[in-house]
Amino acid sequence: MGKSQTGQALERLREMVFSGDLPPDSNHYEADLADQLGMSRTPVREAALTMQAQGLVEVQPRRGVRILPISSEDMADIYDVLCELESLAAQRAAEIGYAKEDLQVAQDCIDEMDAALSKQDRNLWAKADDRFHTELVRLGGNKRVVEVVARYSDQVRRARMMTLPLRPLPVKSNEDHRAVLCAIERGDAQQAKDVHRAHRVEARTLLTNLIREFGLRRL
Amino acid sequence: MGKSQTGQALERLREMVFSGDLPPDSNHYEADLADQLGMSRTPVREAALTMQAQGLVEVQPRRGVRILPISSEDMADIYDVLCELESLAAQRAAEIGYAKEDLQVAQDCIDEMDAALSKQDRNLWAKADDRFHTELVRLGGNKRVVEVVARYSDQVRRARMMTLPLRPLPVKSNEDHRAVLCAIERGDAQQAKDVHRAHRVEARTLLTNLIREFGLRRL
DNA sequence: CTTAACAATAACGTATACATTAACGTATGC
DNA sequence: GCATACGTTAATGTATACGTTATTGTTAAG
Repeated sequence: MGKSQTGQALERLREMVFSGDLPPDSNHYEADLADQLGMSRTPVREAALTMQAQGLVEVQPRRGVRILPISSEDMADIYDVLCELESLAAQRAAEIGYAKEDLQVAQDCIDEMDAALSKQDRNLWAKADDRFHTELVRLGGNKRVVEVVARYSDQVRRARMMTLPLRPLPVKSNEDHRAVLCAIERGDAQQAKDVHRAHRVEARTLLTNLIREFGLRRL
Repeated sequence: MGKSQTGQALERLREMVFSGDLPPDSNHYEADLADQLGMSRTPVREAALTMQAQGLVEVQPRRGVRILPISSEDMADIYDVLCELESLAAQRAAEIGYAKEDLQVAQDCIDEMDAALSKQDRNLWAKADDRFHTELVRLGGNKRVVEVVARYSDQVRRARMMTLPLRPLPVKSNEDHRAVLCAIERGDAQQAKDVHRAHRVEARTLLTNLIREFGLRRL
């Protein structure tokens, strides 16, 4: 998919949505996007329809492609889902009983997050955090859970990036990550589940409050 | 979307997938499908790409549109997700504290299921059961949960229909439904969640075993 | 008989042309 | 001045044409 025009359109449009280059709640005509991407309308349209199915945009007649904004309600809904499914993944990962070397990728992510924290580099931290959660879910072994988490992580990606400078340094977050991974390593499924759920509930509260407090619109 | 060619293609192709008219693991050229539907390749292709994003088919160069089959592992994965999210919905519905009249639709579904059972009409029961679960999830008030449940219900729809005649009459199922609705009406969130989770775990076990026992392929 | 190269085929990916249709502005009637 | 009807316009929805490319079958060499 990476080499076809449609694949490239998808990749670049997604990037433009995540970066805020195409701002939330803005509309864009297919022809304009096609010009920007240097291709015809067809691959742009196909990419837009795919992104519509992914819940990132809305394609409406004569209004172009609308970038869907994320409200605090959306954020709450999405984190509810992430909370349930990620904590299930953590539980399952512990039940599977991975060897220490199987958890190396996750461990590396945590180390990177530590390094990012000491440099106070929030962006770097966010990337490693994202990778950690993706890896954790992968370890859970349920492909649909992986799908859903990826999908909704995409939907909140832009909003997370934009609120990143407003957050306190996520020190507590890293302790949680270590605790979850430790529980998985010990095979303590209940603990892994509980700790990760609490971790996600906190993220949910933090983010929804942040949006409300700052009266953020157009996320 | 219902009036455009693309919308019709989507509607009809989905129906053809659910009914088994396009059998699981079969491949279909875009041009052939376009002929069958009496339209050009463009709307068919757009519909196929949308369905690919929904996880119903796979679009591959020179192999046409492949109808994705459901294995027992897929079934287990999907029911894990449904289990978590539907039981969350039941919990939330109970917390919201609906008045009796707000639960009328769900109650009607249960009544229909009872009627279907007494007539031993499995198909009628299945339809009402589907509506009940959809309504339950709607009552939970989380739009993303509604989305995910709808999506995965679609993915297992064909497999459920094909295994329907192999199942015992779902008498126990109806007791569960009544118990969940009763708990929601009383506002007993914990009970609603627990009962519904157990209900879904049973469905998961039943269906995955059924597939394995009968050695069903190509679902 | 097996295998590799090559040519024919056919399905797709993409561009483009055209029909459709909703939105907007203008003009006309009251 | 206001509302309505109509024509213009522009963006989409759809069809179609065509270049690209993987696959298949054939042929020839080993």
